[in-house]
Amino acid sequence: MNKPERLRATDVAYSSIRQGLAAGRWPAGSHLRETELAAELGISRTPVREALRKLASEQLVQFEPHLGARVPGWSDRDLEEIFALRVELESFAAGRAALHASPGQVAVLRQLAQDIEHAAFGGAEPDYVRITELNNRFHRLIVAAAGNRRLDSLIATLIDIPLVVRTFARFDRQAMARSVSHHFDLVEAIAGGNADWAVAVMRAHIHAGRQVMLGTPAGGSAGQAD
Amino acid sequence: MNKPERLRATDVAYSSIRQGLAAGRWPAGSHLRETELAAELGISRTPVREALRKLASEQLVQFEPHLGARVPGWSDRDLEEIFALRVELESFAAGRAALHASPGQVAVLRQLAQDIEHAAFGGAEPDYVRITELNNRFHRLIVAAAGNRRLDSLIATLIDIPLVVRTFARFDRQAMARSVSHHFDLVEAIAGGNADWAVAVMRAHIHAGRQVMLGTPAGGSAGQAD
DNA sequence: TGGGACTATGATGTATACAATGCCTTCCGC
DNA sequence: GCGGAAGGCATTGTATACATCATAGTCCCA
Repeated sequence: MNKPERLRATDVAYSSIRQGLAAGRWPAGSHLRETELAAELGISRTPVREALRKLASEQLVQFEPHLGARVPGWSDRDLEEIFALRVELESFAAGRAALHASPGQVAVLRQLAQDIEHAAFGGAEPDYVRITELNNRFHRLIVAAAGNRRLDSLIATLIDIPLVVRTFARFDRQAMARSVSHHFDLVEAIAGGNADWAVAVMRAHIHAGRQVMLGTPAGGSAGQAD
Repeated sequence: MNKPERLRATDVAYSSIRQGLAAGRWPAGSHLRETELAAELGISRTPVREALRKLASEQLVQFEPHLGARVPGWSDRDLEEIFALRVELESFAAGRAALHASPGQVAVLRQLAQDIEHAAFGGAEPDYVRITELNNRFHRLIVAAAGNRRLDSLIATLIDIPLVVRTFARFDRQAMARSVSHHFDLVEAIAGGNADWAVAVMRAHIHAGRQVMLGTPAGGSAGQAD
């Protein structure tokens, strides 16, 4: 019955390297050598190469001809650019989700919001790993509920990247509480079909996240994403 | 100083296939066989394969494991999704460009707007190929002037795709004239550093383009929150 | 005659060998 | 001692051989 679910070496390499990147396994600027990775994973260079090219297309590694893949360093400017795009794309997604989300999706969103709250405040210490994963699912579900299939691939990498270098551990108790309440606001706005509300909340939510991650004010002339 | 710029087989394959797609060489649903393309281009499967994967990451071909690459059919829904994203991303870009564009960039934009006008109305017949290319450069330059490097890669594929299946030949004389005037509006808004104006013009410009390409009113789901 | 399994075929997935490129060291000349 | 050029070495780019999978056609059996 249960077929071996043979997975391709390319996928193994891709998820393995991606996970390593997310875990900060290689310092910024590291040279990811195809031979090394292949040997480590017990496969040949070919699938490793494909995985690296795919990661490069998502800008998770930098690629230069004849030089190979390097781990990019995430500057404040990079993060500013990413947050600026997230403000636009995710607020758009939230607005569309308010119009198109199914009752089932809304129910899952509400459950996720509750789970995030529990992971943040249910124990003595926030479970940052779980928060990250749940938050990720929450945002991705809103994007999915927007019903614009192309939006998924555009946003996918933008959501993950900031958390590679800046984690939820940067959120103090108050910032975390505000973030949690944003999620409940979003659920209500989407459940009520109020696109304008959903857009506004999401814009505010991403801006707040940016503030925590980057610290500097976004409005000033100096810290702008440009 | 100008080095021979040796081009890799991968790049040859990529641009060749991409060009073929843009020219409508293969009908929607066609199976792009690696062996065939390799033989035709006089290279091996390896670089062809890499090129196809890259095109797949841009969603210019569809990829399924063990089945290979297929030419996607562009449904009205696809185009709707693309235009919806262009409205968001390019208007954002226009606003940023108004704040950050250099005088040189503004000058080039103005020249491009004039060139487009000339290509459209300078001769007996509009030069659609030239219009397409100039229009492309105009929009890309605005994106570049926005100063958000990540925006480039996000928008790149969105600008090209609609023109694969729907060309400027769909613009009648009046629609073309309006499009041309939008371009001049954009130049003025950006030259004057008026971000709000630039955003508004670009939103209107993309919506107008959508109307020509798709014909149907953008109502219903598109009545989204802005 | 219909249906299911098997096999033939051709495609993609992977491994490996070879070519080309870039970098670094070393050696020569000054 | 310094500068530059040449060559070796490590790495990526490409080609090719082999493995695996999907599909279609055929044959056998009920």
